Amino acid sequence: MGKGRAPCCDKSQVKRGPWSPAEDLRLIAFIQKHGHENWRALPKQAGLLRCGKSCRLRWINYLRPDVKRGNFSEEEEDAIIKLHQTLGNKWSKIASHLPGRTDNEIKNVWNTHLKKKLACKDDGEHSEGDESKGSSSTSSTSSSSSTIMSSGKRALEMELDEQKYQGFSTKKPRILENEEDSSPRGVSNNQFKPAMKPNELSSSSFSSNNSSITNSSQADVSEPDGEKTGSFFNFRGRYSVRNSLEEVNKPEEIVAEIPFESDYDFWNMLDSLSSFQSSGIQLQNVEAGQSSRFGDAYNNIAEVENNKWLRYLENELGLDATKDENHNLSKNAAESTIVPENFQHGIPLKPAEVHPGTVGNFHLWPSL
DNA sequence: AAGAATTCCAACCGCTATATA
DNA sequence: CTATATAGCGGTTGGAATTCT
Repeated sequence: MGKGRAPCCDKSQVKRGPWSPAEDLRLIAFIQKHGHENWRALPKQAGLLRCGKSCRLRWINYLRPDVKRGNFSEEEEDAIIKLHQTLGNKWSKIASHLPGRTDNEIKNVWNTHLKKKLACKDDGEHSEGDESKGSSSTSSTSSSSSTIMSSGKRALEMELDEQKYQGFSTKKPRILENEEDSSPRGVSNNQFKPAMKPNELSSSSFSSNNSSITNSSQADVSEPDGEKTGSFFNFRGRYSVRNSLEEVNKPEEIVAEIPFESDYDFWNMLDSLSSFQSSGIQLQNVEAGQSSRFGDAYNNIAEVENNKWLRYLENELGLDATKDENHNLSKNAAESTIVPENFQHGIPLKPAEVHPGTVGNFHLWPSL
């Protein structure tokens, strides 16, 4: 009876299913401020009705700043295939060789694409020209992780272009070519894929002391290239936009599930987000030994953008009113509905246009 | 246009490993 | 050493998105 492992949480007390933007925001804000020393305690402290495990998963797989989104490049796929040959289904090990990729994502790609790909290869052997070209022999790093890393880096660069086109769809398009303006059913192209970058805080920058993240992608997060790697909200997944918005638009549910109104700390957290992030940049730069000459400029831009963005976000989420009602925190009404410069008319501008250190590059779900 | 079938992936589940008392 | 708590990992699945008929 008392034996065995206790459940990680009381399942009847926790919320399950897709994460809403509000929850994400909350989790991000909390982790930025407090780190994640204790996942089990985190949801409670953060005011989330989720189990710690769920929070951890959400953070590691999607919210971490260094998570890379977007399609896998050929190089990455090759690397996965090779690594899988040697490591088997050790997804986290494989992920550790692919900067910015999570074990879950790799696992999914393996199960959905690569297995088939290999099966096809085995069957039709050399039928796939471009497939066999680079994959096998040439770059057969056969295990040198560093080699894989560097090819991964190249892959990142290559992917930049790709992401410019794919990056803003909620879901990875099945057909990638000619998709730029043909919107999938029910999902317009300005269906935002939040790509905010509360500034590439590397995970080491704010969870350095307690980071238990195993994915070694940190190695790569210092890349100055703004948009490429992941970012908070660089979601591609179905954000369950409808659900999310429904959720935040239902006051009674919010009250029941996420007691925003009663959480002053959360709003303070939001307000302090930008400054915190700004310092995060500096910290990161110092840590990474990068030039910090952008530091001040970053901070200013980031702060402004961040504030704008947060206002916008709150507004979009329908949290603004709530907040104002309850906390009277609105500092500048004029900003309350401002869309960040890089996010106008519901269409995110090119991430590259945003300075790597800024936070403004953050695209959101549509206001329905 | 509508329904069925298929694909894909985010999130969950349960187990193991590790840390701590 | 044992018991318990927590983190992390890998397998599985529910259901939304997309394609097919």
